[in-house]
Amino acid sequence: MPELPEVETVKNQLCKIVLNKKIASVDVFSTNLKIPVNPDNLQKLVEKQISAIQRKGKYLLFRFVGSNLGLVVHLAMAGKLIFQKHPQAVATHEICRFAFADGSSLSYFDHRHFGVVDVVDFNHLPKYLTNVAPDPFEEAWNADTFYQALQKKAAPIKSVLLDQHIISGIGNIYACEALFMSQINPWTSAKNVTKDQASVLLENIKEVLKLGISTGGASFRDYQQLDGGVGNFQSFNKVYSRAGKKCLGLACIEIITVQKLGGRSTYFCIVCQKK
DNA sequence: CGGTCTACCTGAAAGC
DNA sequence: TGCTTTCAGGTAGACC
Repeated sequence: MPELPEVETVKNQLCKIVLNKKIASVDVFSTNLKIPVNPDNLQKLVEKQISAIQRKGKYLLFRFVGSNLGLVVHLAMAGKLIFQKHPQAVATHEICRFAFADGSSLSYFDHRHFGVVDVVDFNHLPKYLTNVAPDPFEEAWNADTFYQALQKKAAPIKSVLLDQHIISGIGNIYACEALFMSQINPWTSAKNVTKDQASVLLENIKEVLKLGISTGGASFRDYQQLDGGVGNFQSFNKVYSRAGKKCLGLACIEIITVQKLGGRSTYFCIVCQKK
């Protein structure tokens, strides 16, 4: 599920609700995630107080008072963080639970087991984190740097937007949407994207990500917010998940098409996105 | 090395 | 209705 807007929404909610809370205990119910959950490492967070919650691309990073240890969470396709003021019994697909000193709790759920819950040392961050490129809102990106980065890649522009080692935070939904807004064909080789197109594309990426954040994220499927509520971006999408429906381009009468690109469903308009 | 494809896993929805 | 197939907001690693 979650791309930058969904992770940012969860991060903002975490900052409001769990910042400054002290972890009283950690329970691990399943170790079976992409990076196997290490219960012993998670125990090291007991008695630690949350001092900050940050986002790096699609990763969440929890920091603790007076500690070099951090907690990393990646929601992947189906992960959810759920806060409970009055914790209920352990539920299906609950991977682990952090109980706070005030009696509340934060649980990680993941029925597909694709996500990450990992303890890291900020002095020696793992490669999977240091390899995450700047997201579209970071200073590293402007019309020039974005164009230069695209010039180096022969792969389809959509594949480049999804590559977290090049630019982070964009996933399948927002890639489709930003390319539609920019009238760029998803199969266009990144190096053939013109300077003007690159400039427009970067601005549209930021615009659609901001819309995602302001609507609380996209709940097409599994995504839920911290309290179990859903986002509303799926009321604003122009192409994603709209195969067979009328193109929303100005004066366009075409039907939205879906095709596989790099194994991912790619929604676009063959008329509005010719090149 | 760069581009492309596959596996990882479960469940909802679509197809028959 | 019920069984089978397809597909899903991601990403590392294998394979040319």
